[in-house]
Amino acid sequence: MQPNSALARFLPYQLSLASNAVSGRIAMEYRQRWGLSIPEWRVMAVLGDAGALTQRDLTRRTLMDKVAVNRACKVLEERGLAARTPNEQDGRSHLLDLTAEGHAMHSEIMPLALEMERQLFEGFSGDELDLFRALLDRARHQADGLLDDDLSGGGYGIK
Amino acid sequence: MQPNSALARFLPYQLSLASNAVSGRIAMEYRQRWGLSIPEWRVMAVLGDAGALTQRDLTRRTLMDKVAVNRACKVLEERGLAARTPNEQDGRSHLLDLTAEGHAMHSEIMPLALEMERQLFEGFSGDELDLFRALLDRARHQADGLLDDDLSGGGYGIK
DNA sequence: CCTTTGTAGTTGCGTATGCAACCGAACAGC
DNA sequence: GCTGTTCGGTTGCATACGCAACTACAAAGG
Repeated sequence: MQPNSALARFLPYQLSLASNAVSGRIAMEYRQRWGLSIPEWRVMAVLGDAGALTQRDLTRRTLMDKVAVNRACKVLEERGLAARTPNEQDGRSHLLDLTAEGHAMHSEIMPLALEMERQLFEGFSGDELDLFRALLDRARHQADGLLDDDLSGGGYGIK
Repeated sequence: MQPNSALARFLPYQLSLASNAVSGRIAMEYRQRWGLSIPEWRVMAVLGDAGALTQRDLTRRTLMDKVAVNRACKVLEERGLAARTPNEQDGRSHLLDLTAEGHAMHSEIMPLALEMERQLFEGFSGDELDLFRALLDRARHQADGLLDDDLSGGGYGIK
């Protein structure tokens, strides 16, 4: 690809390339080593961190679609990595938690995650990574928040 | 979502959130205004920039899958935004180029793209955006280049 | 109570994506 | 100039994803 083409300099495009490469890489590691998808890994990470939660809690904490959470939970349960217990307070939901086997896997998984993160971004200072986080956050919130009005009638020939 | 959970601080996750939000936002604008998907928009951007190209050229310049390029080209042709002419030098391929209508759309599309990019990242200096690009590039190349060997046997309990 | 409204979880379906197999044209070696 | 190999493009298929519709339960209001 031409390194200086307009497309190659377009930040949303560079963001997409980087995200796809990083996610693809991590997905491959988890699939090969433990047969976990990224949604499944995210659910395990949160459960290992926070303990028993409902699916609703998990969707809030992971920002994933409730369907994605449901499917990940179903797989984890079938594999014996998590178990559902009825929720005394609310018969609609159940509480999910890691089994002993799930905890064992969790304790292998998290160090690898942190090690991959370190390798992906090694060579940059803490300040630089903080700025990186700030930029990612800003782009995300701008993207969520921009209204159509903000971009219409700006004088570049769009009726 | 808990802002300080381990998952929320995990950079690959933040990268994925930002990329999804930005791509989703841009995809929505292009779909609503012109009925273009992101692959279609990318092909138009490159064709408008570089002139007639083969699909093979387009896959190299956009880093998209050749199937994605093919499908985008097919749609653009059906909509009369691009046209294929036989390639004199090589009968296997054809040359794609924007039609007059395609050029007209291209001249509306590109300013909107640049305006969206500006709004998404306004409030950051040129230096900060350069660092952002550098970090995205580094993460991408590290992700593409890391070998399994780099992560195995590192002493965090993985057989 | 019974009805209405809201919420957690599940399922079905349409869309997007990408790989792998395939087809036809070009090119290399004999 | 025939044969085997490579390459551009296309199609089929299998998977991932998310919305919308649906079920089961809960809470509020009369």
